[in-house]
Amino acid sequence: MLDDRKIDVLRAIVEDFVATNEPVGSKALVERHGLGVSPATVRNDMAALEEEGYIAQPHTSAGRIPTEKGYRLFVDRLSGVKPLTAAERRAIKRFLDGAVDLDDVVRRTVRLLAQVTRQVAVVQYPTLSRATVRHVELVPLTATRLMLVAITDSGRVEQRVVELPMSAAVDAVADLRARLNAKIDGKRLIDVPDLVSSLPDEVSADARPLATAVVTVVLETLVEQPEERIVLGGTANLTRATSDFPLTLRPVLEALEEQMVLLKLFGETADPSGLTVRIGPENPVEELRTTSVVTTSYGESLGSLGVVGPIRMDYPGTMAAVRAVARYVGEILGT
Amino acid sequence: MLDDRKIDVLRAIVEDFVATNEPVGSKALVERHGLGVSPATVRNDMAALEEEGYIAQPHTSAGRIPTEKGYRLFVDRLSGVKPLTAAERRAIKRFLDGAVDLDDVVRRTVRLLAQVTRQVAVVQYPTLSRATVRHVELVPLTATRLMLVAITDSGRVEQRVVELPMSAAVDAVADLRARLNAKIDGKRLIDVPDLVSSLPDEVSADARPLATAVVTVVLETLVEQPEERIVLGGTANLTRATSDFPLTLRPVLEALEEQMVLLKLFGETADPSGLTVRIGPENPVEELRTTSVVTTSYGESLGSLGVVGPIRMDYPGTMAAVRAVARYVGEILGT
DNA sequence: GATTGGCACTCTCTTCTCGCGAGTGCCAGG
DNA sequence: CCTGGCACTCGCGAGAAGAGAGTGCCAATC
Repeated sequence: MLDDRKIDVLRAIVEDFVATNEPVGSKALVERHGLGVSPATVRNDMAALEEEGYIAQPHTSAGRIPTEKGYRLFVDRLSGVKPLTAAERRAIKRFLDGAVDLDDVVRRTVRLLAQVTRQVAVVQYPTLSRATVRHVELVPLTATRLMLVAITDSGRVEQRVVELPMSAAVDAVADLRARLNAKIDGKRLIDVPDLVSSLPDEVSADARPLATAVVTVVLETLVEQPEERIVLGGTANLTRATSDFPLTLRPVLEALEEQMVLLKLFGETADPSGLTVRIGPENPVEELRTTSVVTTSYGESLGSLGVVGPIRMDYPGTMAAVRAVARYVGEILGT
Repeated sequence: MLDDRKIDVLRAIVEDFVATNEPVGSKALVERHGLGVSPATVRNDMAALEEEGYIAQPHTSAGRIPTEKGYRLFVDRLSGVKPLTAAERRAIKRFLDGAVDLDDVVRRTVRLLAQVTRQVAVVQYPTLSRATVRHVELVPLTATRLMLVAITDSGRVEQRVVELPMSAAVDAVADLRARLNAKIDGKRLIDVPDLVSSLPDEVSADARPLATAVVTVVLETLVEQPEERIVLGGTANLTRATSDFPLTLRPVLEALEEQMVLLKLFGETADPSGLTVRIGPENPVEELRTTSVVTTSYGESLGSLGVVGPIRMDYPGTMAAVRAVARYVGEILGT
């Protein structure tokens, strides 16, 4: 049904349309790509492709544009993502190597990804779930308030204020801190609940309310609410995309400001090649049905990152960039 | 030169234009506002106002729109910002009271401000400069890497990885940690440099490289680079503003993604009333000359917050909202 | 002297028409 | 199965014309 040449034609249509943003006709196709056949032949192929739903024409007498199905086939048949140039690789490395801490790594990654792909970049903080606890600190703020600071080996620091039911003695806090660290230092986050649940029973009766309050917050902070932070950048690139603006741009921007929506983007990032490409309506998020999303995970399933762009997107280039950035970020955070 | 009625006319023009986004003519003016005079009279006044540069007409035969100078006069002559309704106040309070930690306060504030003003909200983290150190922690990550965590009384937590020139013994680190806390715990950040500079000399020779490295990073983290973090939200509201889009929207979005630019926005937020209003070209940032910015500080000069919106902005409403939010944030963080 | 009604004038914006051109579908011949 | 030719379809941009909103100015009025 779809011989090789038809695939070639589809590929050519996608490439041209992505480059020019204009419906592409049979004549222009044979000129710009060395197809070695006449326009009429291409027209026949295009009719077949349209029949199958891979391309469509906006008006009766205009060129063809790819449909979502067409993009999907294009992406699936992609021999391989085109590698970045050496210069690009160096730039990525140089850009990320300057980071001083985790926040900085994430910030730089977002920026880099947005610049390289010229699209909206989305980067998730390394997840806590497979991290181990490096240290827990309790700092008295006032008589009835503590600050809990938890450091994980992924370089992430979580902080939280603990409101106490009663004022606590300094040495009681110190004691609790020591016990807490003895129990969970070096342990995996998943195991924390089991380890700390018995803690209130092990301290003296008058320190029990304190211990209970702290344990509650520890669980909230580290386990119950692993609060996957996600950072966004390059929204200015959205203006680059389409032409019929205000209507389509607003809902996308609004959706991207929702943490929940961003989380969904990384929902099931499980793909053999490691790259997930969601084209238009394939998208899990209603409001982003007008966009395409390319994501991947980095590190040993530490977290995910990706970009959001127009359906009419340079998929090979974007996929290469996302993969390359993810690789470097994984290296840096894996150290 | 400008009698009371002319001022009234200007006010009416500004209000109508802000509401409709269309040039306002003499007839519509007398209808919508009870001016008690005829359109012809208003026309005379408008001619005078135009002569003085407060209003202009886009084309020869259209209504008038305010100039920047007109907006400026309008804002300056504002009797007072119109108070929020009780419901709005309650909403603000309810929204902010649920915050669990500093990050959360800031996030909620941005969101709230964006929603209430329907514009782009900008919130600066509480500055470190007048904070005091609450606690400093050193956590070994590997043999040659430490994580430095500094907690201040403003609820802010700074973290930074310290690369050591050599591997450090655990007890050397513990010793250093104790010395460090003894020196700067409870002290003001401004005083930290003096307090820690002598520290490397006080430890044993073999711990000196360690101490030097740590002290360097402490200074970087807390003093040299007080890295004023700024959070942004509600960019989707930008699409609400103008009509000639892609051209004007892009540079603004790009500018807003620059931390440096945002910092400049809060440059000299010193105004008797506490509210700074920068209209169009008054703006210190080149790229934001097409916008107006309303900022104020919160808390006892803890930080600043504000919104960025179109020059054609509901100034009274925006000013009221910014002030109200700043007040509540100040209260919360001041506790 | 300020205010008002009247009136001619100026533009912009919308709608309409119309030709151009790009691109197609189909057919007959290689 | 490919190719050249040809009639056909529409979207798009350029003018043209009409409508409407608003102005500026002048003479009359309070």
